Amino acid sequence: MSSKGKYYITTAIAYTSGKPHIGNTYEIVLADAIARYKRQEGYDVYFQTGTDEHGQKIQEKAEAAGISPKEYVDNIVDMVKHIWDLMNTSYDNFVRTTDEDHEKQVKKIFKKLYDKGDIYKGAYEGMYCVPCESFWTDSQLKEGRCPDCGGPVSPAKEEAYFFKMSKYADRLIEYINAHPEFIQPVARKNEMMNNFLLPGLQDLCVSRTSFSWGIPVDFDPKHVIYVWLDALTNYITKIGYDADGNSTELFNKNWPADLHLIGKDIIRFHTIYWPIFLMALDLPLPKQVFGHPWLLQGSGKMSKSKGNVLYADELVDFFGVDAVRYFVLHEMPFDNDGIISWELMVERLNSDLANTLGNLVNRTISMSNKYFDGVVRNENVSDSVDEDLKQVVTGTVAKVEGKMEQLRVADSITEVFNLFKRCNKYIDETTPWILAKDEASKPRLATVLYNLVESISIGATLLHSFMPETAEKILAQLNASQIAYDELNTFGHYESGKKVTDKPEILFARLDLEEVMKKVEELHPLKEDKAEENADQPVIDLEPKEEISYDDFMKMQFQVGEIIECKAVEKSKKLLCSQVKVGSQVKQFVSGIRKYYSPEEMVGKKVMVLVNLKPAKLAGVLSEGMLLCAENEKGELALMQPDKDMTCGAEIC
RNA sequence: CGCGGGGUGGAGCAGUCUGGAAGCUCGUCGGGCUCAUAACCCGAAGGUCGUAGGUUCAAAUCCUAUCCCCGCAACCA
Repeated sequence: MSSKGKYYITTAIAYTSGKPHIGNTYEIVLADAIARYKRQEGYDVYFQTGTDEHGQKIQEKAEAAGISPKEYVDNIVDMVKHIWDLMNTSYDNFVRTTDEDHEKQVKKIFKKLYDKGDIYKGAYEGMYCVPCESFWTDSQLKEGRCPDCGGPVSPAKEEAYFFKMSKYADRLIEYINAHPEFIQPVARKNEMMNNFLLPGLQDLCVSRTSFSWGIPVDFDPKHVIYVWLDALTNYITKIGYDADGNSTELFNKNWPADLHLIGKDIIRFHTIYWPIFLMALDLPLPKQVFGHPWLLQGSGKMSKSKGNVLYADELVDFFGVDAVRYFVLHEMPFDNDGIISWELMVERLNSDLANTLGNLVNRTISMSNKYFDGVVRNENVSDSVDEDLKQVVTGTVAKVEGKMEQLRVADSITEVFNLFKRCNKYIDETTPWILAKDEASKPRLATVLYNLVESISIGATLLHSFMPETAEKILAQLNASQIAYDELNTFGHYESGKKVTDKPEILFARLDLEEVMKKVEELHPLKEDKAEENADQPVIDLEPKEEISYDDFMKMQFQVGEIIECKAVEKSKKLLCSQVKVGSQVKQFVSGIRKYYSPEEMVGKKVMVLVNLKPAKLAGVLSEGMLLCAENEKGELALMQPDKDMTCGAEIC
């Protein structure tokens, strides 16, 4: 294949704090579709993905699980890889930020930037509030106390390294203005400019001393290199960048990247910090950064406590790899968030994959077998209706290419399906079953079927980037092979006289929504939507928790408390702060029930409280326990109150 | 005044930057066809583009105000 040049594409590296859900999976599939398409076009593609494995959160999770951080991330990485491979993604390199070569280069880069003066040692300095773990400037303090919790503060200082962002800001602004295609979608460009660049960039803190799971700073090992300098640099370190100038050929060939594909939430880091790091290293900037939207789960009120998050592997069990690929690619708009749900999955599967595509292939092959024993021969008996078919079919590649250039993958896939729809229409226009009744029109019938087989071959070739397995299956059934990209705009590649398969396999079986939902419910017994529908009396079944002993129970001190004062927490939308009299003491409780109770109606209530819970601050306000509530399937809350009037402070046991 | 996204026929979306006859897919209804996975093809119904003002010859699109959803934010203890 003649190369049109190199194409280096990356995804963001996935944070290894948990199993990747369908939203994370979307990104790799999207990148894969682009990578495959570029390869098909004739580019020499290098496609890199991986995992971001450092940080406090991971350290904490590992501690909680009682294993080392490395063991913890190894487990997650297995899951990530498993899903990436399950989705049939064609990445060339899977990077881990715990890889030795990466760590080595990150240290070097850090040192290099330090030597250059772009990184300097500074300190967070100010008044420190211990419970809030926050620094405050003098002007932020309220009457010399913490503005959040009102507690005492003391002078403190924490050492940290900073990167001089401001030094490069002007250059970056110029670059962005000169390269309007750099940030995609373009709407994001203004956001970056107006919110961050033009008001002036603050220096970025690039080290931490508060945790240890990270790449240590060589010359100051109590610091670990903080996230962005560690994570973003994978794009260069893992293709062979060397800070000392001995970069590999792979690096020299592929850098700068052609496309960083990332979620819209981290655009800022990729279009501001990353370019500036690169400038500091005297490296060229990536050509394009695309902040794709998110794939959200239907009806908004999902998951959290209900545990009905969608995962790719589970969806694959139901629908198959290519159906899931099709769904995430097709349903995801360009700059708005998309929605995924079981209902929508079934709908797309049935209507697009089974009806439009699968059935088209099936009926075409069936007719070939029925009328010509599977032999497809072009008898060149044309009709005027053929012209429009051919025009649509041979014109599709240009349309797809146009959309792909703009990274409009969903629109591209729609174009391919328009080709298949046109084929279905062609069958109706030519009515092969009528032609078959008259021996004299057999040559015409043969041509019609030839045109169909050829059209489907072209369509399948174009489908290959998005649904590789399905494309292969279709071509195999037609006994055709992929058509060279440059010839997709011409008609007549199928070798006349070849035979299609005599036992066409169903590509996508239709699914019954009710049956799918039934199975889903078996998997996720906590499903709420159904409960609402059927529901005279909705019930909630919880995942059984571990059995506890009576002693465990007795550790918890439940009492009746009387709310004597209550007000909203100012900085919060959902919190109420109540003063509760428990026995002779008055304690402060913060609870997230503002949506269901007004401060006024709270006062005077006698409620059930847990008083020996370790105090914590919420929205900066101290809470010394918990007001107990019941929560229904909609997440609505109701306070627990004694059935009869009880003395304030009475124990609940 | 924490940040961000969104409100377009029953559902999911496009169109908004660069005003100029409201579009796509699914669903519904009616018709056609029978090669095929009860599939395919044709047609129809259905929207005052969240609301209220404003600019304009012209507004889904620009401006102002407002309501409502959603995500995030050390906020469901």
